[in-house]
Amino acid sequence: MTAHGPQASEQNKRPNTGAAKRRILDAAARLFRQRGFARCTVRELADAVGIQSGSLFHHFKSKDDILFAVMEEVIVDIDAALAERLDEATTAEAKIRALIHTQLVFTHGPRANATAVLVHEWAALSTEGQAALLERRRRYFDRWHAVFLLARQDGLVNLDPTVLQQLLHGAVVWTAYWYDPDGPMTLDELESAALSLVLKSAPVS
Amino acid sequence: MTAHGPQASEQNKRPNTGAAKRRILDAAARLFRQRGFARCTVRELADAVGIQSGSLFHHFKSKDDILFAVMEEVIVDIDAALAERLDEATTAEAKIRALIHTQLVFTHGPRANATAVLVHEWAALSTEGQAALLERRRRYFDRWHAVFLLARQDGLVNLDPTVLQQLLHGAVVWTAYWYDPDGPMTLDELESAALSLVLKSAPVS
Amino acid sequence: MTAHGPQASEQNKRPNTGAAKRRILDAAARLFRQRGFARCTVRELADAVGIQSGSLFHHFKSKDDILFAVMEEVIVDIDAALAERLDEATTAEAKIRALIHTQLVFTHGPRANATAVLVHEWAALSTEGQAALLERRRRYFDRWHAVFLLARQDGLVNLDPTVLQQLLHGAVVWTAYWYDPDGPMTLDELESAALSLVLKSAPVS
Amino acid sequence: MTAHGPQASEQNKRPNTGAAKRRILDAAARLFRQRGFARCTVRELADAVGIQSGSLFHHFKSKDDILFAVMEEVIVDIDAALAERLDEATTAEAKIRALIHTQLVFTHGPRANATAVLVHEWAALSTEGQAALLERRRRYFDRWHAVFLLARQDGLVNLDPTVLQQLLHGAVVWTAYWYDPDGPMTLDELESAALSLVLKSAPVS
DNA sequence: CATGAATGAGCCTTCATTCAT
DNA sequence: AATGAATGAAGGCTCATTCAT
Repeated sequence: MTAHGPQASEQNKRPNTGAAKRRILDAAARLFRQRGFARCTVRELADAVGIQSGSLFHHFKSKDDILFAVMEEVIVDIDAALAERLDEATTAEAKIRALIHTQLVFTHGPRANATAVLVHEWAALSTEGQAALLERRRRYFDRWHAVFLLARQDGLVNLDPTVLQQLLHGAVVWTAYWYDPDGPMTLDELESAALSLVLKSAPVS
Repeated sequence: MTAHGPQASEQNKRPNTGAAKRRILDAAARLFRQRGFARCTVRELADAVGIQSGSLFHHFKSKDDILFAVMEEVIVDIDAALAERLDEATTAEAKIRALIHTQLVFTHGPRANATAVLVHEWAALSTEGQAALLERRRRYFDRWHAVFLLARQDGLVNLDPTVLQQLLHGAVVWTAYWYDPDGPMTLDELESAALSLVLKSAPVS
Repeated sequence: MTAHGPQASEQNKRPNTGAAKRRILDAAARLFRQRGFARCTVRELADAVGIQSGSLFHHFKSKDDILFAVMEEVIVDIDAALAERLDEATTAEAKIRALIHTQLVFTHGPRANATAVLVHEWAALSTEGQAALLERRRRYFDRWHAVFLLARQDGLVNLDPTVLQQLLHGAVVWTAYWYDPDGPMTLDELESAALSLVLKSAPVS
Repeated sequence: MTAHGPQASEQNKRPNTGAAKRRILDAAARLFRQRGFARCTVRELADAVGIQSGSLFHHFKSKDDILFAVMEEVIVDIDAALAERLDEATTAEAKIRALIHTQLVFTHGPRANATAVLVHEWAALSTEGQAALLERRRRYFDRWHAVFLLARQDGLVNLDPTVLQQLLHGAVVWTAYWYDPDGPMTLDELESAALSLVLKSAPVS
């Protein structure tokens, strides 16, 4: 939560310059998720931010550019968060838990909107936009893959690592559609349930 | 004209009209999946069918109506296919396998396009459209739930049935994004892998 | 005046299909001349034609395309008109008169609007549009050049043919800004005056 | 900062302000000519000057006002230049040469941009702007007319003075489109060529 | 005087939908 | 049923202009 972009370390000649961008990105993530990128108009977005539609284009080149910025920010952040979490984990099991944890936190925590947009609106991104983000995506999934290779070596799992990784990732991402963070089940419990799926024998809670 | 899909055995509402509707629905499923409902224009759809855009509206009230028809058809069919398959399964494990199998066949088989549209474009559906399909959706997931309740009774699984059902469903649905039916792994192998996820101890093939 | 486009010899399944294009081109020539291409909005143009602004785009791809069509039509027509007139002229003097006559007729006759647009709005044309018309322009001016080469050979003029041609062309084109076809001077008199400019000794009426 | 144009000898209305205005006017003349007034944005103009777009409006009331200023300056200057030149000419022929010379120098010399804007963008000027400049324009053309009346009296030319004046003016103005000051022909030679057009018998250089 | 974020009217264009043929 | 020209309501975006700093 400390660094969401390179603007933080700027000289504060214009204290609210970055603030507008921030508010636009937050509103965009929320609206693009709720209504879908194509069905959300720039006027709606501007209204949500509290500015005029034309003013959006002082901060972003185009509506497409806003989508790209939302996605890029969250893809960078989730990768960084995962890297940090993985560093702190020592065992293979702890690392798998880190994978699940990070994805769940982004899926249901304060970055839930942007994360959902990243998952859902990939096709809405321009070809160039997709190309620009693919490297980051690859890096994130490489971390998943490395963990599952390790887990296989340790005999922790007994399925093809690639397949298992994909199945788990799908199961976790899909929680966006049914899990209610305000419901009776805590995120930690959900994390443990997901973890138990992939472990050979699953004596979890 | 012989094979436009597995729907050939439909009731013959009208002798001639059906063919055009069929071709529109198939093309719509394909295009809505490829390009997204909102980004796909009725002209594109008409071109794909080989008619003029105005002619679409002799068969469907609106573009929204076409989306609804695509979704309704696949939701009815997948539920029927699941019901049939479950009837044939006797053990709890066989029934779980039936759940996975049916979802996988629709996700990667000849109905893959419509199935993907159903999953992806739910938010594009009008409120009334969503309401009209919710009952069918509920029925489909009730079948999943009943199976997992049974499996839990049988001691086949050891997680909360609701959570486990949702995790498995997510894992299977998500295969749409990474599994390649033309790749080295067969659908049956994928089915077994998914099954092994949810069984207490996993005696995989 | 016989053939303004290739639409004339079409089968008459849609008798008014070409008519709309015709009306748009005529109105566009008039408005682009009066108000300038950039200052003329598509709504103004549509109003002048008596249709909705969106309907313009059934006949032309873009506003730029309308400008191109106006220019292309007149550039083709003036070149054809000049070619025909030159064919009928036998002497060098008669040919120079044909040059002046054709340019004057297009500048002040029924094609005055399109001709003025061609002259004035060249810079408003896209780079591709300019490239597409340059060949036609070259052909037209080649005819001018050939005539002046001949006149020089005949001793009819005594200035560098290239310079003389350009000066005369400018003098004639510029009549658009001051000559009034409804004023006391006839087009024929203007033609004779322009001709007398370039002839060595000028005893013309 | 020494030479922004031949306007250095202006009355010093304000010591410091003038420089910015000068740079704006010069850049505006260049850009309005190159890109056309309507297609040139105030941001482009500001960039060319090296200031922010908002700062333009400290020096000029509006974009229209900048166009007006460019035109007014050049119309005043060309009229003054012509008046001076005519004063120095004694014969009718010398005076006609002064007309041509002055117009050519403004069309191809350091004031070429502003002169081209004056010619091209007249229609872009507001009605009030046009009205404000018409008196100056009239004065300039009155000088042309007086010269041709004199030339006719002297028997130097044998066409209607009004028509001849307009034809010559067009021929000279139009050189903007084809004459290249850096090409093989000098401005003096062009001047002589233009002069020979209007003289009864043409004793060209 | 300069800045540059913000304005807001207006631009060109798209597109689902209608309807006379 | 099919056509395709026409509709008209938005849509994304531009840009001259303003104004607090």
